[in-house]
Amino acid sequence: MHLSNIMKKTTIEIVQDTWQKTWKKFDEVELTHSSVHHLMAIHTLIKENGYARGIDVAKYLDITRGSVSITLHKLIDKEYIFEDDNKFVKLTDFGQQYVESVISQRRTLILFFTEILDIPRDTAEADACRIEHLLSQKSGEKLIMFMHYLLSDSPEAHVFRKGFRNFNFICQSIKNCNVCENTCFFETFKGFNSN
Amino acid sequence: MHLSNIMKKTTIEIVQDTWQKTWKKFDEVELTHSSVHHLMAIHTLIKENGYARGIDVAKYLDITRGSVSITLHKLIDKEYIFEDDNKFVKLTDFGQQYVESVISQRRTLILFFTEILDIPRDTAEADACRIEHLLSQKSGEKLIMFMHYLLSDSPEAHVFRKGFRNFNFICQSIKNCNVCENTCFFETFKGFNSN
DNA sequence: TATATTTGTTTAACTAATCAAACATTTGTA
DNA sequence: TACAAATGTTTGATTAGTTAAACAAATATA
Repeated sequence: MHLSNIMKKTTIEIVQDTWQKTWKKFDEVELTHSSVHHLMAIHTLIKENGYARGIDVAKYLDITRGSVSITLHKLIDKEYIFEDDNKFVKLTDFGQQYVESVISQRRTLILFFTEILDIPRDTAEADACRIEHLLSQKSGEKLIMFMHYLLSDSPEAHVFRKGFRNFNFICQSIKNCNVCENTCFFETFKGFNSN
Repeated sequence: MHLSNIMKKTTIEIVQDTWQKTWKKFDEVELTHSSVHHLMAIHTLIKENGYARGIDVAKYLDITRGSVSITLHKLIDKEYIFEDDNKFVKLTDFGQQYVESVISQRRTLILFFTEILDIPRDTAEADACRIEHLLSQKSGEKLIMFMHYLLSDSPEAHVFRKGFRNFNFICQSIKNCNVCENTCFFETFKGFNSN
């Protein structure tokens, strides 16, 4: 099974067709990047200090109190957090579950980037940070499953990992490559998203 | 090598430390989600029709001409596209290279989701659409490399893939699991991002 | 050519996320 | 208790992406 063979059934046309219809769904994610990080900040602060107030979140995320105030009220409305008797914010059960799912995804992605793809830690973390909350439930679940297998002690995983470390891809023919279109990815993909 | 062993050196604390400093870099990506899709639309339209005008992009993306007008002028300023003598837009060499890199990433991600993780095609495409332009150059390159190996005919890849199809992860102990914090991911991660 | 249609641009308005600064309230301390 | 400091909220501004609608210019057609 080569990439090129698989791609015969998943042609460019099919891909672009759904692409066209799907692209607007980007902002239909449950929570925005910003909201997710407010939630993660609250989680971390409570774990570290035992409590989280607006000012703590603001300092943690390095944004203003005013900005935090607005976002926290949105998160309260959506029932991810609530204010206790002392006006300190706490995660609801729902919010706690959400946070734990993001943490799991994040850890899994960082592991994949660092341990498998051998990406520097800071780059891996920046990448994980951008996509941690964007995976569907199903893909997130399966990715974690995959990582458990990929990093397991099973002989096939061991042999596979070793094989990848020694693997050196050389493009045989751009004609038969269904990842690249006109020019080889490994020759042109330089200088973009270089963070 | 188990997940839990690896995570001993990549503790929660380290992760959260960089997380805190990194989260704002999200919007420092080269182009926004919207701009990337304007660019992809131009690429597709030119390939399909031989040309692309504002109205064509607007119809393709299902947004107004006004909105497209503004975005195209930004892309012209950034030298991803230019207007020819007939005021039709074309990709610059730079823009073309960028588009091809995104296409490669997109295809690779869809392949990974559908062929390896066995995610339904529409979910896989929505996931790919959200993250295709968010991977760093290094991670994107390495991911494509990894996929070439993972889907190759080499015996170790073959055995590995077969092994994963039969792999059924069961959480042994939440204490030793460094993916999950308090409750097992596979028991709680339900109902989020369910698109 | 003259008019109608299409295409592109601009403007006013909206949502989301942010800042700065004013304001209000709570908390701490002298 | 009274004042000062800390914290939280609101307001007015900015940027990005969008819509709708007015306007301008190019193109097509009668």
